[in-house]
Amino acid sequence: MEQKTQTRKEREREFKKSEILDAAIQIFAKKGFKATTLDEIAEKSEFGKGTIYNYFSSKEEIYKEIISSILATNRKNIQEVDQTTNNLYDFILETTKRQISFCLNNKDAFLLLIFTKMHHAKSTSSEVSKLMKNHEEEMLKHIVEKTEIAAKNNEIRKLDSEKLIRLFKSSGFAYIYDLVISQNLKEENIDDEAFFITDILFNGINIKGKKY
Amino acid sequence: MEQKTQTRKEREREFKKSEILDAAIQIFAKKGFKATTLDEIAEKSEFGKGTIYNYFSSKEEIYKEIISSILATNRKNIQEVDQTTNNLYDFILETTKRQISFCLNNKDAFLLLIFTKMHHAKSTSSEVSKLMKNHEEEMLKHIVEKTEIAAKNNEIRKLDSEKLIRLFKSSGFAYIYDLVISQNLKEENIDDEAFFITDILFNGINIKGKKY
Amino acid sequence: MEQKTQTRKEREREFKKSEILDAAIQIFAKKGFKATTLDEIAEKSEFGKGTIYNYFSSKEEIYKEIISSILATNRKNIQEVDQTTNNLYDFILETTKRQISFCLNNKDAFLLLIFTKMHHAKSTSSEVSKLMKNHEEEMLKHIVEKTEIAAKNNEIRKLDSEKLIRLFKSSGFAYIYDLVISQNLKEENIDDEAFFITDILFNGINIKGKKY
Amino acid sequence: MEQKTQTRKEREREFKKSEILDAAIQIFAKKGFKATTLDEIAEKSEFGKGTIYNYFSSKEEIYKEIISSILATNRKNIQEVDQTTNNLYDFILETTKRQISFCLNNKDAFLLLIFTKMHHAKSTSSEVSKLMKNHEEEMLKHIVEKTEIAAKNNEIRKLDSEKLIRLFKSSGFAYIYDLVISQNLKEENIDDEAFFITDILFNGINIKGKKY
DNA sequence: CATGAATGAGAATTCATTCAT
DNA sequence: CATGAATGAATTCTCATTCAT
Repeated sequence: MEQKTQTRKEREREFKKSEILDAAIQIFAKKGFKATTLDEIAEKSEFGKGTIYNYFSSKEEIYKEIISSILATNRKNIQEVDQTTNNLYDFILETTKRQISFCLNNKDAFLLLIFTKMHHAKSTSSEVSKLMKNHEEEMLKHIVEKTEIAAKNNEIRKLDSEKLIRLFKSSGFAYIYDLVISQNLKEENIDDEAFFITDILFNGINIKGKKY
Repeated sequence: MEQKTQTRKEREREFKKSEILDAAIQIFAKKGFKATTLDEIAEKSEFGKGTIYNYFSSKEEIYKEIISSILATNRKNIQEVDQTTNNLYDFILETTKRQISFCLNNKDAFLLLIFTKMHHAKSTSSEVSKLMKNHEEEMLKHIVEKTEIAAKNNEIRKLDSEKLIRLFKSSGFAYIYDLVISQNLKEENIDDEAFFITDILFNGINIKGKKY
Repeated sequence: MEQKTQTRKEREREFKKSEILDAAIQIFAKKGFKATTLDEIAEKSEFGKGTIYNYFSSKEEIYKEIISSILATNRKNIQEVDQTTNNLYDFILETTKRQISFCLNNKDAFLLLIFTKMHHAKSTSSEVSKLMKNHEEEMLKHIVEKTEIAAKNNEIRKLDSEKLIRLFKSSGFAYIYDLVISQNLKEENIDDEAFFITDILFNGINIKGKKY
Repeated sequence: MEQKTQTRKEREREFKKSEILDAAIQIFAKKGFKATTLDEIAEKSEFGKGTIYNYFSSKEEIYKEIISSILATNRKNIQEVDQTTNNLYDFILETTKRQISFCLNNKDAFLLLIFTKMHHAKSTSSEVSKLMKNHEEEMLKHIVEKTEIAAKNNEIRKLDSEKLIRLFKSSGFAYIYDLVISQNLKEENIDDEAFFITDILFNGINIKGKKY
């Protein structure tokens, strides 16, 4: 995205911006937008309060940039997985791996994203809400396509599509959330956990043959 | 809990408290704790701002009572289901029904609970955090027992118990959340939705026989 | 203007508002809008800083109400003089008396009005600017009529009307301003000073008969 | 004033200072001292913000130098007119011409001077206030002499000297102000306008012979 | 009890000034 | 000298809480 020919000044500026964003994301993730103060961001980022306003025009904008960047990463992840998998199972498995990996390395970003998703689920007023909404819709369209194909290919049961989509949107999410905040996840377990989730989603927890 | 021999005064007092809590829950659910003002609660509950302090010693306390009451309802639900079911499938199905039903009729309480769960997941400082933590632990212990028995009875596959518990804690939750905020849920669909979730949890989404 | 049947509460509220406005006007007049702080207004009015926001939504609004009220008084004065005089000389004399009297008793209001007139002369953006602009136009129309009649009645020389109007708008103003800030004006001299200004305006300073 | 043997360095420095002052005067005139920011001055003068501090020690000092220079021009004007006129009428007429001409070519300087005159009329604390005060007193003394001579020579009516002086100080001023901000003044009308003002001051607006 | 006016601690934001490059 | 990033004191405005009526 960035032009390769950045001056040293520009690179430094970008670096400092990211330092501020890194500090902010931690506090936002812990306390939420409203309860986070600029004093805290300033202190954590080790800049003066005023300095922050040389990089961002408002607290809201810091928030927006964070969310925006997380969503971009998310989108990029999905696209890459798209190009390297060709059935639903693999897509889910791979996406889940990446999701977990992202969470492991960007715990706060992930938590913040969830909070934001919830708080802005219905609202359409703020900038951030719009960002979330657009992203949500885009992802939705993509999932719809994916599952329709999978159903057509007899990969999965024919299930109410609305329900199914809701399932995809939510499954994994909450599990991963729990995984992340439990603090027990390690890099070497990512594949394992991703497999578990995908397995349950596809095969359920019951003993095969048993019929309810 | 309440003494049976309440005076009229006491009953009136309880009633007014609940009016305030009802108002507060709606706003907390929409805006979160910090962004909710006492002016808003006062206006919505149609009491004067000062009056609220005759019933609650602080904004935090209103919040605490709300959460506390939601958790109590939750606990009671689980206990009742416990006494009327005798396998895991039925337990999950019934619990899910109640969960959905509760959400349908107490949308704000449910949303608020989720927010709170997340925000206070790690913190141990505030009163509310302690409430959440205790409740979480209690539920956990219960699920552990349930699943161990189910596994012993060959009702479900032998799965890593830690993972399984995490699964129980999270599954349904996110799905129901999505269901609730999508606004499409109706009383007559509760059984249907509960069955769907339980079915997927036990049987997965794939076509039977297909093996990954 | 006010309804006669104000409750005690309403009267008290109005009284307190006026206390704040009185304090504000003094500081605005001395320092201008931007350089006046709410802390100063709070201290001078002997209210807490927060209290002021129970009466006015912003510093700007305090300013607006002050200007608005001054302009209203001004307008009322003109109307009353209109109805009690029937030639230009008397109108000017009487208006000047009232103007001086107003200034004597509302020194700060007068100074503030002048500052505002100047600062907002061209701008059309702010609320206050609009107030000033409208008032200015209204007064202008009135003066145009007055002088046209006076010229038609041979009361004054035929002079370029645009120039004449500019003269009326400005004459007296600066003189009175100087009078006011010199602090020498006393109630008993009002008539004297008003006569002096009007006399010069009509007869000039030169010795009669002398011709330039 | 300046030493004739300036080095190139010194001349350049003076030039850059004047560039900054030119930029500053425009913004001060439009917004006032407090509302003008150094960022704006820096941008308009096309210098870095830090650079300005190589030429002036503070925002206040920029302001002071501007006012000081305007007052000096004013003083010089008066002195020149003094030496080329020998009665009050000519003095007023000529001074007015110069005043208008100055305003036409230095609109912002003129407006700023008026604002400053008013804001600092009573205050004695700031440096700028002292400058204004001294200049005011000097001008006053001069006018007193002029009018006393004119009265002695039967050039003008015997009028209360204090009143008369106040009249001189203010007359024209407000009129010219109005002229300037109305934007209608053109170079070729200067003489015309100056004559009008002087004529009214000496002869008044009424029809000769008419006696009030 | 019910009320809402009063309050000040605290939060976001601005901006003159400093200083390292 | 020229520059603009860094800074924190100052400012506007918010809101939980108190308290007199």
